[in-house]
Amino acid sequence: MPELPEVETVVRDLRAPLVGRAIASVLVGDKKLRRSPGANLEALVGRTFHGIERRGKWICLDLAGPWLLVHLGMTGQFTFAAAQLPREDHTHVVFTLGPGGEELRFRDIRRFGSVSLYATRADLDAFFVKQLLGPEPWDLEPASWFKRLKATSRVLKAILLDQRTVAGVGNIYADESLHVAGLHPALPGKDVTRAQAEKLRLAIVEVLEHAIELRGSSIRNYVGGSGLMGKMQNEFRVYGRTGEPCLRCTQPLERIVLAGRSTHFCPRCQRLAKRRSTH
DNA sequence: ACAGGATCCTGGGGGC
DNA sequence: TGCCCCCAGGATCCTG
Repeated sequence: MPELPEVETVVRDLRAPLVGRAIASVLVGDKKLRRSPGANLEALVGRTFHGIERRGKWICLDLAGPWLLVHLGMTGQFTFAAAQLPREDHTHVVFTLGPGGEELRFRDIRRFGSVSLYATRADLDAFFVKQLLGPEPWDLEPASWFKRLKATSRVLKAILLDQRTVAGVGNIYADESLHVAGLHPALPGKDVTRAQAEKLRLAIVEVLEHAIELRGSSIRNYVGGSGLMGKMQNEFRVYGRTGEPCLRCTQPLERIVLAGRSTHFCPRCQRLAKRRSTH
């Protein structure tokens, strides 16, 4: 679920309440999360949160020494809550914070998310290197981005979903960015022009920055770190709007499946082949 | 190298 | 009410 803007919102929400707070106790549920490589979270009691950062869709928590790494998967929620607020179903990890007793809670209905522990910052960085995690969208260098697109016959939608090319884009913002750029999601990377590549790069940045301003998109399960919903879902140009008119040209939007994911686009504004004159 | 499918999970919604 | 099927902001693994 959560893509870069949602994860960024969670991180921003959690920073103020969390930084400087010590872990008084840790509760871990029985159910397995997707990747928790022997994370002995109980060993974190007594540690203090020194900082919280985002990298792609990953949440990195600095515990002055060890780092906690959290991925929200499709339905993960990472929230700061008063202790008396009832814990919802599917809450898998709870950090109680001293001295107030508030809680940092990890909830994840489908359990595609993960909570793992790294002994040092270097170990965390090594993990990202091993993942070949791509740059943040705003760090994309135009020339290397273009080169990267030209190097593959994969379709743009698949390239955008691949975290190795650019980190943080998921199904919603891939579709939204392609619409802003006026590019067909099934256009092979090798076929883009330099101008199109640049248009797409700028569209990604624009779409994600706007989504961050709106605290991300709350459809189904997403909430920010404070439990507040996002507003970006009200401004989707194509995502989930199959059959509805394109906001730019009124043509009914279409839905296809690419890279195994539902893909929304305007058949008129986002043409595959070059537009041919009709007379 | 890539597409496509299955897999990990739970729940909501629609059709009957 | 229940059942069955499809769908879902992610990512990985396997096959062809």
